[in-house]
Amino acid sequence: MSQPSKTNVIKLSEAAVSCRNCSMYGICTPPGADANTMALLEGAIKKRRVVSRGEHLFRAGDPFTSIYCVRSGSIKTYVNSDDGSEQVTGFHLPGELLGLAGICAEDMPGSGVALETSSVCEIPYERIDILNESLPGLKDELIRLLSQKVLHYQTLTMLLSRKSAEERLAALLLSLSTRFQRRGFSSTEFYLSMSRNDIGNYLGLAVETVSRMFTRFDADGLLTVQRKYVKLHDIERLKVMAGSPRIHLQMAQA
Amino acid sequence: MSQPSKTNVIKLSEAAVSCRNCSMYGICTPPGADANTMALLEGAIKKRRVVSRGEHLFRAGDPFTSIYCVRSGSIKTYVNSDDGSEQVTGFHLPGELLGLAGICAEDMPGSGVALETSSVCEIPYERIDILNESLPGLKDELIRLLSQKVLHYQTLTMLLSRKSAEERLAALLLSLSTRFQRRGFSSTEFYLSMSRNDIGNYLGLAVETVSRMFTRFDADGLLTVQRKYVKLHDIERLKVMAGSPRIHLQMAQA
DNA sequence: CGATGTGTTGAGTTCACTCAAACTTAGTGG
DNA sequence: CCACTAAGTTTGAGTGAACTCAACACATCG
Repeated sequence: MSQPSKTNVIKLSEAAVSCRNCSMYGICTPPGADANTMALLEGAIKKRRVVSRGEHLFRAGDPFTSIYCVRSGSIKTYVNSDDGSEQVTGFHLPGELLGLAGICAEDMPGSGVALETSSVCEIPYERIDILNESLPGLKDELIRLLSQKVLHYQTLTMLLSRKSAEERLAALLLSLSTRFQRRGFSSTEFYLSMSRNDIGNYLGLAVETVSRMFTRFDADGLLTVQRKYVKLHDIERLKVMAGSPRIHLQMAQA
Repeated sequence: MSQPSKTNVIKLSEAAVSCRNCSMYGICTPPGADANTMALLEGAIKKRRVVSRGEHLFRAGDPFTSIYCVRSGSIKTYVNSDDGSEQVTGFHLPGELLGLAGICAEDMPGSGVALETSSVCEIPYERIDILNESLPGLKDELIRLLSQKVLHYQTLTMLLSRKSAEERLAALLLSLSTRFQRRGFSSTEFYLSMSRNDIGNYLGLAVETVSRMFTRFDADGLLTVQRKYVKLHDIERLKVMAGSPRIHLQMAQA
């Protein structure tokens, strides 16, 4: 709301721009946050890290130390079952949190890998306690975000167990669209940073099925697709296909 | 650990028995909790409520006020999509929490209904804040439990998108078995309080498929089933069928 | 310019679904 | 106590959506 203060102008304004649309916004910039608070957060919470395409941010079995928030790029998280197969648990866009499932465990239960060159904030979990002193409401916000994740996965569960391939892909595209829009990107035109394989894995579909669905959507005039590039022509019809509005809403809470 | 104190002996000892194996154990009975603390919790956190079979504990759209913990019986939670169909999101046994997905919203996103006559603790969410003062660590515990839920649903996601009907049912039976055992019930012999319909809905299978799987498991000597009654004969083989041990572990965190 | 990874298309199969009917149990009231 | 009903469960038969296997197309890149 207020202008950044005298000191550290550049740094703070940078933070304001990049944090405005972040999941942690309520935490990083609580209503009435003064420059002091901002500086505290800038200095204490955040440790930026850049990971390039294919590089792991963390791996299953690593000791749990931090949670992460995407600044730019995109991160795929997955858990692997003992038989070697993996299950994609999410695609994380700028402003979204990941690594929360690790809180309850000693070690990270899943892995996070960059789908493209990405920048993330690493937030050492032990600092949450300390920061909560100076920023009461921090833990409450974390609780709220976790609750949102629970709701998100409950919705995903419905998508996977009740919906057809068509409905699942439509729902994913809408989810991405909404999330891009929220962060200030185009809601109708974007590049998919994940492969068809990842999409199929996430949605519980074979790669071939995903590909066929894209082809069909294109043929039906719903969208134009050229490999990674997607342009949505008829969001309304996509919504009808995906079914209940409630699902969009909740799937968009990533 | 210690004996209940002079005052309120009966009440406290009751609490000790029923809370020992509860999800909230770490909260209700923090290490070193004295009688004072116990009394505080007994009086402040808990409001018991009895719901009979088919009765709703809360409904989607109700204002969010409390989270709940099952004392006895079992509660089914579900979300309903706009088209009227419902998706079962969980079966909650004694000692397990429900209603956590509501924290992030104004209103309850889903409903909770008793599968049999059940007793639950209702915990007004606003009291968490107050209680956290006298019981630091309360919010941390809540965060841990929420994280566990996230992990649980990620695992359920894998079950739904990658596994066959056989694997899904095996995993559910093992989950129930583990959870019954943890609370002091038999791990090999129990009554299913939920209908085949509920099971099918939860696992993303048609009722008929669930029924056929039970019949097949019985024929294969894995278990004996007579409607609601189930006796597991070969847990080891069930585990093999359900696949990775990691899945059991995480599915058992309800 | 092959080589390799990723995506698309085609053909045939299969697992779980739907539809349909019989059966069992629990509850109701004559 | 015994129909009678309603709800839940089981079994059977046939169908279909998505899967697997296989070949081909198209980028990207050393």
